[in-house]
Formats: sequence, C-alpha cells, structure tokens
Amino acid sequence: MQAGDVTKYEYFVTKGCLKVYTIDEDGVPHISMFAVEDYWTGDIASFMTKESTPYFIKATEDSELLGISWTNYELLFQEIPKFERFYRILYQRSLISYIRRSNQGISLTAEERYIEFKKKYPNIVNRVTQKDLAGYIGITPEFMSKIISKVNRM
Amino acid sequence: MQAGDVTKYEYFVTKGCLKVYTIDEDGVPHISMFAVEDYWTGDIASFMTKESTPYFIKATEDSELLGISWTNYELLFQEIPKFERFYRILYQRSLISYIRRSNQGISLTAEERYIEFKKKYPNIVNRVTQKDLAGYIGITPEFMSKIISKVNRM
DNA sequence: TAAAAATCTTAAACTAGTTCATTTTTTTTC
DNA sequence: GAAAAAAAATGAACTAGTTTAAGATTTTTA
Repeated sequence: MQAGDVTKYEYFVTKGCLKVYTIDEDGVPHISMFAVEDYWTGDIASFMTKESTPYFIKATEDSELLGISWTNYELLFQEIPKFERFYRILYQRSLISYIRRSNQGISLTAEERYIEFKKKYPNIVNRVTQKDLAGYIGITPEFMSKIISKVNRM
Repeated sequence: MQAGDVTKYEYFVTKGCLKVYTIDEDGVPHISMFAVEDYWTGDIASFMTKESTPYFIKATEDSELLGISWTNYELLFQEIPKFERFYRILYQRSLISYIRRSNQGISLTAEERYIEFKKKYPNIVNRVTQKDLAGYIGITPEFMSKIISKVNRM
C-alpha cells in the first residue's frame, strides 16, 4: 500500500509481519501499527470513505495476507447479517486498544511506553528493528538505543 | 463515575460537557476525552469486560445524559438485530478518530496537537479550562499557557 | 566472501517540555 | 460585593528527548 492510493482492501495476516506507517514532511517515518499473524490491517478510514490514505504498508518478513474488497465486505453484511455482530465486536475490541494507546501516548514517558510495549507484545518486540520500534514509540532511533540499553541494565 | 467502579452504563450526552480522565501515581490528571452534545461516553472496556475502570468522569457544565445498561444493550441486539449494524458503524467511526489521535500523540509536537485540536473541535476549545486542555494535550498547564500565548501572537 | 548498505552505539551540543515558585486574573462562595 | 479559591501568566533552573556526527556491528547483495 502506498500513501495517495485509495484503499481497496482490508487485510487479515495469516503469516509474517508488516508495518503501517506515514512519512512526515521531514521524511521521518511514524509507525502506526505492526501487524502479525491473526491481525487485521489496512486503512479503515480510507476503506470506508474512499479518500486517499496517508499510509504506507510494507512487509518486514515474507508474509501471507487475505484481502476483502469493499464490494464483498458490503455483500457479506447483506447476505449474512450475523457478520454485523462479528465486526461490531471486532471494532469494539480494536477501539479499546486504540483508546489505551492514545492515552499512553500522552501520559507516559518514552521509557514507560517501551516497557508497556514489551509487556503487551512480547511476540513482536524481537521481530522488528529498533529503528521501527522507535518509529512506533514516537522517538528517534538514537534515543531508542539509549532506552533499550538502560532498561536491559536494570 | 469513579476509578475502581465497574461501569454499568454507556452514556449519550444530550446537553452539557464532561471530562473523562485518569489520575496517575503523582496525582496528575490525564484527560482521555471531552464529551459534549451528541457524544457517547463512559468506559467501553470496563462496560464490556466488567473489570473496574481507571477513569473518573466529571461534568464541567450542567449536563443531561441518557444511559444504557449492559442488560438493555444486550437485549437491544437480541430484539432488534439491526442495531448491530448501527453500533458496528458507530465503533468503526470512533476507531478511525482514535487511530488518528494515537498517531498524533506520537508524531506531533504539543503546539501542533493544540492547533489540530482547535481546528477539529472549535466548539470545545472555548468551553474547557486551559488546565483541562493541557491534560488532554498531554502537557503541563504552564506549558499550555505558553503555547496559547505564542499561537495567539502568530 | 568481499564490498556495500543498513542498523546500532556513543557522545556532545541543543530544544521542547517540566518543575517550582511567585504574581496576576478570573471565578466561586458567603 | 468582599473574601477565598481556583485558574492563568511569567520566569529561572532543570530533564527528557533531538540533532548531528562519527565509529562499530550486522545484514544484504553481487
């Protein structure tokens, strides 16, 4: 996926690891999410509104995804209304985790955010580069390096 | 609503303004959201899981709310399955705005976050104290004061 | 497997944001 | 409408996180 495109699919990851990110005016990447096995990914805003996405998606490992198009997504609800419930609960859970993340972004220090990330995603922390982790935590790779060596020393 | 309670209701605001916030170990308040007319509020995580909430909710103006209990919420879906769709779309929209907020929290400076807030919520910015706004933006009231006078000077 | 490219580390100088203390302004209460 | 309480402003000293630059380590590619 490339910034500027209109998102045609939502993806479910069956294998691998991907990063979803924006690039700001200064060329600095900011990582919105990492998607590993059993995660949904894409840009739900662009998928819904058909406006262009600000995100790039790149696989960081060989990956396998399933995609659902807007047409099939709508059709799914029409033909099998029980899927409304499925997605209602899926979005509700997603919402809970994004509410938590947005609160942590404004109330925790970078070091605390790193410790939380490690605790919450022990399966991701060793699969991504420190540089990408820095982009997710919201700090520079240099400061990420300092934090990691400090936390490991503790 | 008080931290420690299990959330029994989700609320829809028909009049007024409320703040939803946590208080950290140092006694510093962090504001998760302001809820004005036509907003839903509460703690959806505690409402769903029946675990205790970390949030306080306080009205900052005289307010009127409608509340729905968990029992009635479940009953609603049972009796009128079309409401699954209604909530599916409601959560989908909410999700979009929290994804945006969590990205801004890690990629923008405090000044940029303030400017975005003013642009996105012109109807809220003048209804809340600077201190509460600081708690939402994620900075101290002192720094909020500096930013506001700087931005007004521009 | 050597060379090139990317990532990670370290350190010094800098800036965004905090802390603490004091004064001024606004709001609330009796 | 005076007194008290809360919010806002200001400034000086501080800390968390950035920037720039250079060297060390790991990964990728030919």
